Amino acid sequence: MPSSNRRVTQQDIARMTGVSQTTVSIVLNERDDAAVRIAPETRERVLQAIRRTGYVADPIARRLADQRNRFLGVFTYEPVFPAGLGDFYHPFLVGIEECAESIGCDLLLFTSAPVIDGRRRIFAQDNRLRLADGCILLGRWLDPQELSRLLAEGQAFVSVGRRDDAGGPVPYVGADYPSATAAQVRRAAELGHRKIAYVGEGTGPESHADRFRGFTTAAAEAGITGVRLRFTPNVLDELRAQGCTAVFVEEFADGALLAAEAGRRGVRVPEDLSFVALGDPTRPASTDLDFTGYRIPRREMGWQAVEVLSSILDGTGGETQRLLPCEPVAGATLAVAGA
Amino acid sequence: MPSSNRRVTQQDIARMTGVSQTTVSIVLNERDDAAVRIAPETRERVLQAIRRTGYVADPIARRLADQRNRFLGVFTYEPVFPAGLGDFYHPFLVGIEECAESIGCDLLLFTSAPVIDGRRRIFAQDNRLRLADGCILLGRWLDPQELSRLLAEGQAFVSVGRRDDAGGPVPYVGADYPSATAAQVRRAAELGHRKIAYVGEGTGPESHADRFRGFTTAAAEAGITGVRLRFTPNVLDELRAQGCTAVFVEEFADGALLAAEAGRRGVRVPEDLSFVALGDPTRPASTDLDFTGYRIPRREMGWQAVEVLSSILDGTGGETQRLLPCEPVAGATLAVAGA
DNA sequence: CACGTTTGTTAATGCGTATTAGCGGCGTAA
DNA sequence: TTACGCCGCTAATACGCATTAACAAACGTG
Repeated sequence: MPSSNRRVTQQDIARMTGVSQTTVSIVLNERDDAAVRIAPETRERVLQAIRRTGYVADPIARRLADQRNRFLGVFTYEPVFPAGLGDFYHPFLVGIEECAESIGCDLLLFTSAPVIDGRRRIFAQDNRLRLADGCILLGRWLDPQELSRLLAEGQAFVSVGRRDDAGGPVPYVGADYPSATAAQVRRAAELGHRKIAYVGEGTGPESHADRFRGFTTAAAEAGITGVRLRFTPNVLDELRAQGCTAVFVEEFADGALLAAEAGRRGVRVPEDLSFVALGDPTRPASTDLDFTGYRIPRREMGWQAVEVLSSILDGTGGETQRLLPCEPVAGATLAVAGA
Repeated sequence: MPSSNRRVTQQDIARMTGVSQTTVSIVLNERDDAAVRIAPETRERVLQAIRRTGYVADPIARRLADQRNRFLGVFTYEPVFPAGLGDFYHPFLVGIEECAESIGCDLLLFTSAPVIDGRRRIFAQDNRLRLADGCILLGRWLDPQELSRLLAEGQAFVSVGRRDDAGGPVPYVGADYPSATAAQVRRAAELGHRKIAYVGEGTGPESHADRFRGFTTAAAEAGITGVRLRFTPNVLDELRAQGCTAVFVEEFADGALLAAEAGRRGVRVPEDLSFVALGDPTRPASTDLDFTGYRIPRREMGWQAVEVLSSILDGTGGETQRLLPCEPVAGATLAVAGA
């Protein structure tokens, strides 16, 4: 047993058995093509030497040769290992990990991305994203400039969450907020609500704009009135003053706060005021209400993002922009108007 | 902007700037030795091209040539991003991430390790651990065979959690369960407990065996009786029948269940029965009791594991087996016996 | 017997990087 | 003028593997 300090290489095996390194490689990879083949006895001799030495191909050299690292990068604008238990991003990561595992890729975490001007940057000193074959981008908001540079440089990447064009179509796997929101608006209209409010920004990140678009369109189609209000200390007063009977909150946590405030003021939920939460909490929220709304298919989004990335890397064509449906949650905060 | 599909290489940069690949490599690695040097203006030209293209050295090639790529691998026997549960492993990962960042390394998660017979395997087809300079192994139980093979192959790795020898001493950073447990036993003895119980396996993973060892030794030294019981549906009856006044639970969650059961039966905690939790919950546990026990220094363990790994890689000698003290938690479930 | 064909193996090459030896050109001292 | 050293850079090579083109030998076939 040659127990030198060096690793055993194919060359070593070759010398032992009196064949060439090429032969060893072929035996190892079980290439039985018509093009190249090895006599059974030679093969056996090589295999024995391999077994005797416990040789295993060096994965590094192997990957250098086939031009692929089998790393997928994960860039997130928040810490990679989330602090809170109920972290919003966690399910995405679970999906990403599961799919990566299924296609035999490892995950490279860019935890060292520098924070400049209050947010993480992709392009700072050197572009670490290039370390991986391709990357998953995770975060509520991605800088359009950075996106367009990624596109221009021909980087393989997929965004989790829909993104507007940035000098070209951005590959993404997003949630279908417009449809999901519209469905809730229609439901409210069926329950007799005639004036409803959207509380939130309705602009900025695509996910906000999409919700608001679905809200506006559906309200118009249903022939009811939809207004938008910012989440401010006195937004409840405004809502009541304007005669809104249902409120659609962009942020779950805001909804929880608002509902709690309503309770304190003697406004009954949902009898006096209905609530619809447009998605899962992105920050910790405590409430004992069972909010009506919908769930973002986070795990599925993570999974499919890796799928899309993989297809891009393989050169397999296919749709690089996917919108996934949200699952409606019946809940108990949407009732007949003025019940 | 040459947006071919191929990765940009040092050769590309070299051609762009009219220098050799060697020069690019030298500039990149900031080699200012007397041996080889580059004129400031040439250097600047190269750097500009690098910035323009966003070039980053291929980690795989680098590792092949240099034997290093500044990646630390993280291998876990459970999913890295645990689905649903209250994440026992999270603090370890935070520590690992922090220390890795501080020494300028990226983390590579081996999500591609295949699951065979219900658990992840290190050695399956090819051993990807070698893709990183060294690895952190995380999990309650590590297969001794795999460990001994890692040792035999001279892999650089560190286990989070103490491990028995596996054909040689295993580098680890563990928690000092024996001491922490013994301290609690002594405290119980001081409070007048004469017969105490250890509920759990007390065997299997080193962390369990260590707890039980500390329990047994300390009980003997204190001159009190210690018995071991499995966590079964009627373990509470047994405890009471045997006249135990304090119970030391291996698993926090079991303790929570047990205490709840006690409450339902009218057994007061801690007046009639004291509880000591030997470590943090490894699975979700809900209780409104403030358990007496100790905390596992998880984040610190993660941090130090990276530290030890780093010293191994540097060839800097030093202790490769570290036991960290657990922090005692006073809590409110350990009282005077028969109070 | 000249000429394809199949079979088993190998030499050569490329993957992208780091390192080492060395090469011209220039300046300075002998 | 020669000798020597220094500066700025490059050619060559290694790392371990996979792949391709090619080659020698054996084997028909006409």
